[in-house]
Amino acid sequence: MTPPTPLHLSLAGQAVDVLREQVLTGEIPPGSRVNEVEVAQKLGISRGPLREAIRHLASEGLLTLVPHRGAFVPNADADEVKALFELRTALECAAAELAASRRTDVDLVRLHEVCAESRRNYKAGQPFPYRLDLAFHQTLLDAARSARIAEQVRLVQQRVVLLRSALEDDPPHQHASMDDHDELVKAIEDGDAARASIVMRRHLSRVCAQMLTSLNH
Amino acid sequence: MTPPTPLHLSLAGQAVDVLREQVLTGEIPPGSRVNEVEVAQKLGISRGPLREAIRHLASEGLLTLVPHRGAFVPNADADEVKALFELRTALECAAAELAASRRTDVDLVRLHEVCAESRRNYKAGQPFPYRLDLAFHQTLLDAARSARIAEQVRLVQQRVVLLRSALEDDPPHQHASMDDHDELVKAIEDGDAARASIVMRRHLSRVCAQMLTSLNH
DNA sequence: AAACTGCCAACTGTCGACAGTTGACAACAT
DNA sequence: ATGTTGTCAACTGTCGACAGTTGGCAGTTT
Repeated sequence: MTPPTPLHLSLAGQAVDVLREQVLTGEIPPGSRVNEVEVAQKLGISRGPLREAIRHLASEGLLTLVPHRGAFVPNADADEVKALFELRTALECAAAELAASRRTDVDLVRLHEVCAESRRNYKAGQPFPYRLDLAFHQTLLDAARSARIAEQVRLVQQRVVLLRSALEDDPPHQHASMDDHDELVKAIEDGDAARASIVMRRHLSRVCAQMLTSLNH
Repeated sequence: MTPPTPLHLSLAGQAVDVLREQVLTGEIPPGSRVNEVEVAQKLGISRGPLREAIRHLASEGLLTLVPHRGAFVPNADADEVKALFELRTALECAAAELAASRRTDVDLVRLHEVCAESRRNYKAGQPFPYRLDLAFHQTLLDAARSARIAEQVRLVQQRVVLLRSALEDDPPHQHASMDDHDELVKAIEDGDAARASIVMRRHLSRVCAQMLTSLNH
């Protein structure tokens, strides 16, 4: 009905959103190839916009390009996890420091709220949903007020989600994570940048270790 | 003579290299628009590969895309510089810490060599070439052995180069930079990650301030 | 003269088709 | 049976052309 999508978003842009969703949800499983003609037909668009979408996702790290072979969804890999968390630690520790020095009272309210909801869920017997973990880190990034760092973290987070299939719901780990979050909020509340950085590093180190053990079954 | 570039690199890949060079050298000045048909003809390729190259450079931050208007070379901007250095600081401080704990003796030799060459140039009356500054930071990144962080730093560095036109050759600043470099090497040599991070932060803070004052003429 | 309206050229977004490469399968030789 | 070689289908890389949008300019109105 919309020949070249006149308003709001190009076909390539829409394709990016659809593909990203399909990759992150595992609808397109890791290791599988993205056939250009097939997917283009499925999306009802031409190969041109689809190619641009594929390249875009590749630049985000959600696809790996092989010349003359096509685009593949990258597989989980221990070294990959380590390298990814090295980068994530660098970025989020810096974000934690910035948040400690820039946070407003509104930021604090939001951080406390996310932590409280996590506790409620946990005590209700439900597992600590990954959704709330993401929300916490996102709220912290908002408090850091560095759009550029936030954007980079988002890209890394995406890649973590991509191989998160290995993340088992381990209650002790979840409890430790919530404690870390609380401690982070406290450091940020006190404006203690150094401590916020240290706690964030320990937190991410724990999460990374958890993912690595999950990878080894 | 090479219709579809049979070996080694696609037309889009070549276009990326050529365009990146032209943007970084200022051959395509900041603020100017990249006309697809014009540039495509100049490069002797079609619009398809050129578009992919443009999108790729946009993902690197060297071009900004405006829907239905085209691609522009971004202009220098004080807020941009600050945000950029926030990110760069996060990454390079982490790299400095990693370098301090992972460096080999070979890494140390290389770092000392770059510093020594900087000193030689400086004492010979020549200005501290930006080339050697880049070489130092690159060598440090190699010592950190984190390909992913190194890649991110490369992207940020590129953007800094893009607006480096404002960087005047200020002798006191150059001297301070060389001192910072020496101090960094010392901390890395001692395996003192905390100190390496602190020195790097101070160094980048200085460079950032220098660029900001240069921007205000 | 200033503001508004309608047209127009230039450019981007998109499409379908062709050319070149890759990996695999089949036929053959050893 | 195993290794080698030739052939081929499938897919990516590339191209030229068409459609839609944007910003500007000329003509008109007040």
